[in-house]
Amino acid sequence: MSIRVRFPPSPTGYLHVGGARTALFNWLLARQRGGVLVLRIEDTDRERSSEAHTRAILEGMSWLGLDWDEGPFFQSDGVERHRLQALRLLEEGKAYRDFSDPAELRAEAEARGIGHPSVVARERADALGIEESRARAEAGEPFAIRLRVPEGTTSWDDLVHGEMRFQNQDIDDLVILRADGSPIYNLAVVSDDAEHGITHVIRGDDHLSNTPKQILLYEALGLPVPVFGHVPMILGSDGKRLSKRHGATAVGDYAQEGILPDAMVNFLALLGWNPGDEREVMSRQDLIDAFSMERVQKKSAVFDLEKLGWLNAQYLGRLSSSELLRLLEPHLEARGLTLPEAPAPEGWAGEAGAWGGALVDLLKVRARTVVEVAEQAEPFLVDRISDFEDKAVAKHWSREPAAVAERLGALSRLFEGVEWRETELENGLRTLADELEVGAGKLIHPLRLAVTGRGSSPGIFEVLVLLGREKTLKRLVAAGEHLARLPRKPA
RNA sequence: GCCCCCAUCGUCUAGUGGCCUAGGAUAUCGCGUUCUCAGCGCGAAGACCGGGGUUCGAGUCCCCGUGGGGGUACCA
Repeated sequence: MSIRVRFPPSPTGYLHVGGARTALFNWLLARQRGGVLVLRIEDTDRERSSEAHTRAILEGMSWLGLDWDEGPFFQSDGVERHRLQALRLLEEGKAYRDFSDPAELRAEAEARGIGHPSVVARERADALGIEESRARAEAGEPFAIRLRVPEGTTSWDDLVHGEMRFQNQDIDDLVILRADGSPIYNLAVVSDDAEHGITHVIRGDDHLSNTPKQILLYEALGLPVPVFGHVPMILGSDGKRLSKRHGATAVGDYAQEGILPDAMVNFLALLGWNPGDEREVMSRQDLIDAFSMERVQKKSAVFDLEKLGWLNAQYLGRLSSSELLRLLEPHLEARGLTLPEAPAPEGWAGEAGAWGGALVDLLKVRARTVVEVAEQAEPFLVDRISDFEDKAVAKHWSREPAAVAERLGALSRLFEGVEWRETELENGLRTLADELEVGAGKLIHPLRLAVTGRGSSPGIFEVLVLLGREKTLKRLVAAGEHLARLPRKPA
């Protein structure tokens, strides 16, 4: 029989990277073993759940490329079943009614120095007796239903932690149905997982101590107990549970920052798992082939943005220019920029046939995210440079504005006549530098600042070729004006 | 408080008693390539939480401690 796994997010927020990683592990397992991934929305917390969140979660899954085979199901659709199962346990004597007020119960437990209120609840139920209990219920008195946890021990063989064993005396009689008739999480999960025929429950290890309770429920209900595997949680850089204050935690945030889904998937897979060899950059298929629960880490992992960035750069660099162009478009649009429909400069190396392709070929090796590509593309796409980077101005212009202006003037004259190709431009510039008896850098750096507004860019001659003669000359004029306004500092 | 989980470079990790003078990646630093940035190449620095055992031999097994995390809800 093939395996059936599930991913059950609650729609109380966006798809969190921790949730995404859990989803990924389930997905990898399902895909590797020809199994089924069931998606279930755990929306029983009506207060905090919303349809918008459900949509966001589904979008997040799709963005990551994690498809599911069944669902989405909604937990709320099962409440009748949950209720009947709780009632059945009551009938069978495996659960009992709790008529107490929770606060009052807690107070008594505390006053008597009893570890857990459920001890008092059970005591009262036993004192009441079955007949009396039923009578009060029939009289309309509200009650919660608690599972009567039997004596003994509860154990299972966890896929990542191995043999796990809990003393039942440490497990309290948990409420499974509230006084208002709504089911409690642990019951709902067990009921739904059984309903969906889940064979392997792969989830965060924050559920480790829920597991014995759930196993007890499976057993009480006479349902087959699935295999459990508890994967480590993802922590923030301070070692605390990953949360909003660590920055972006929703996968949608990363989509927006220009992280590639393949990179995200690769990164997430490597958080708490590794293939056992030294591979790091792995395709989806690589991951599917190599994944195994035995190699899942027990230790929680810190979400390291730097490494995500590096991995993303790996994927970015492997993108064809047309793919990157397609991804870049919305980010350019967000900046009010558009790519000109022009052919690549003549003789341009690389696969790019279009000017835009030539541009991104230059930028992708220098960027870690698509957003960074957009950011670096800006000087090439604006009409004129309005901002000159302060640091670069201080370094390349302000020290000797007059001399710089003169050199830029000389460059202008050169550029008017030279053939507009990389080698010719470079030869011309270097010859000019010799004539002026300065190092080439004395021309290149002020020139870069003039044409890009920045202290760094791709190679200056490639930049010039892409920019074209006309724009270059205009920018040199504008730079000259800017230079004229700079204060002349005494030497 | 009680129950449970976890513990190798800053971070992700390899490591299942001798292959470990602890390997890789990332991040950091240096050198090289060079017009800057990035990239690339080379190199440096950087860890077995502490203490007891077991063993001829322990990062690896056991115990205790410490630290971190989770649970302990009529939350999910």
